[in-house]
Amino acid sequence: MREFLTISGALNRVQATGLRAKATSTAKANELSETPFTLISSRQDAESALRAISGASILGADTETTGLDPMRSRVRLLQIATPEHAFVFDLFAYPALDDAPLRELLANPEVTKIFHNAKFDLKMLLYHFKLEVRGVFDTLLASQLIAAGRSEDRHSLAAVVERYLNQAVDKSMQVSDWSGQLSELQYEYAAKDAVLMLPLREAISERLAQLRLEAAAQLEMDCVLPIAAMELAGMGIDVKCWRELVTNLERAHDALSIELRRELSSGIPQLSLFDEPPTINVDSPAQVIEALARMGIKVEGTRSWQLEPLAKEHTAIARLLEYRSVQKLLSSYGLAILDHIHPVTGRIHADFQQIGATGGRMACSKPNLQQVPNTPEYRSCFRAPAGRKLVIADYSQIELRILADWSQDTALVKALFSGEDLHCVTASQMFGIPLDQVTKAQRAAAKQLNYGIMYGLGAPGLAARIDCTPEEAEGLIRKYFAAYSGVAAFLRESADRAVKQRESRTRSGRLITFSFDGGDRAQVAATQRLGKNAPIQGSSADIIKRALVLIHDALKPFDTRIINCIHDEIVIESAEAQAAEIAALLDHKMVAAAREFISSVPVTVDALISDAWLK
DNA sequence: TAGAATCGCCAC
DNA sequence: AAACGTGGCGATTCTA
Repeated sequence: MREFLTISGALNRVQATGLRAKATSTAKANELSETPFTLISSRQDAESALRAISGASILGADTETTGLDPMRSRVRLLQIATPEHAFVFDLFAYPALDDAPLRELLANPEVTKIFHNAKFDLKMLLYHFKLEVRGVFDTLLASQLIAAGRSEDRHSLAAVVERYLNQAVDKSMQVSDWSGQLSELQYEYAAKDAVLMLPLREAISERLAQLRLEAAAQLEMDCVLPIAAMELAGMGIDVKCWRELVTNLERAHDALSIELRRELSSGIPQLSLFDEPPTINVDSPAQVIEALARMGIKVEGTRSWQLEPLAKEHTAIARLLEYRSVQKLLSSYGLAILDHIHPVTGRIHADFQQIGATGGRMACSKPNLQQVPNTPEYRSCFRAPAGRKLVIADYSQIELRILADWSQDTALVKALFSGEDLHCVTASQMFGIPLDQVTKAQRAAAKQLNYGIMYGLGAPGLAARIDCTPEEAEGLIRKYFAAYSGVAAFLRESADRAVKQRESRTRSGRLITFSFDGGDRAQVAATQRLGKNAPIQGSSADIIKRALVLIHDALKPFDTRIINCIHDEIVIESAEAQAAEIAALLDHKMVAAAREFISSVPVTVDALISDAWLK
């Protein structure tokens, strides 16, 4: 067993144990560098290390890996720190993660393991050692929760250590080569990162408690493992199907492009019939505006909502809109997505940012599997492999149900209990007419209001969407709030609170803070809209995250994995024979998750079994 | 010439 | 969109 005393090796261990939150930052810095560590490279080392660790209920933890991709790199070091001592397991020297005691320690939810960005380490440990780490405390997620939407706060380990411990951290070794012979400095660096987690958690936990964020934090910590597993599982894509789709789109794109250039050039005299179409770049809004001006069409911009009203009048504009939609699909969802197919698994392993939006929603990138066009052509390319099925489940109108539960609006609650088409019920309540007399236009208006009202939709916005005058829209909004006066009061209070207290909370207690110039009317109005929307959108995120946790745990006995999560929808891939059982389980767990946050209105989940990602 | 800003649009 | 919220991302255009 190799014993190391870092930097000031002369100091004894009694001194080194003194990791106390109340210590000054300077003292802390010294103490950190004094915590001794032991390199574990044999069975005997591991056994004695486990004896030393086993009494602790909170451990600093970290891993060093030979790369960032779990499927193409290996875990070299596992570092575990108690306040007294750190242990660096060199897994190349001795495979300690094959030993039951260490596995049990990591899997034990009663023993807290503190990581920074635990998703990374959990993926590595899950992939290489089939080990589900529980009892996670993630200082990255905690820091994001505390930031509560302040985008200026950074959350790298260095930034967080600086903020909470007022201490600089050396990350120079992070990208060093962890695959060969390691230097003493590398071991020391590795040990330090784990040791650092302990005081960092103390400082962060104190802050979480001050802000009453413990429950929200627990929800997030529980969610790391399901999300790590989801990323590892990845989503299968039918490459041939996708290529065909892209080829068809390219054909349409090329034809539309030529036609469009011709139509947009009607103001330019063409020298001869055999000339190439003019070299106008139809992807350039500036050039399109110029071309339209030559044709006598004046537009402020070329966004679809600006062009839409003119499309009936001018075929060139209709063509432009058509071209745009194809161009968008091609550029954003073209062959580029195939670059994300993993060479080892043949699947797409997107990157989910657990706290991606200020309200707590997840975000997804590389590629963004939350924005695949919702058309059969696209979605049918995401298919279950042979012998397997996709089980797709989504909440029905979850945000409206949160709004109803939160506001306790009698009419909205009743409408949700009725089980009737909600937009029809809303229309009937707005216009004071029986359900069967609701017209298409009335239902459309009610639908827009149901969807838009909690985002702070105003009369001009509604008018633009349902093709009526702002005055008429104003009247419709009045009718809506007359029918749902509890919703009106709730949203007003939410908006006021956001402006006055500069913060809101979701149902889990997640905090969202607002910074704005109170003297700026536009900024106040924007904050009011956020005050209405953020708690509801964020509570929806609370619910789906809770659902991920319940489902991940419940799925354990099955040959099944969560493969995507799109705000109110969860996609699972399962063995064909189990699909029906899984669908029922999904439904049950998603309802149970929602029940933890909303209890006074029904919650409905639509679950279906399919070969592809199709509804 | 690389990165930032802008425009535009997909998802929920 | 002096505007209904949250994101990611691609092409063009601007900037240092």
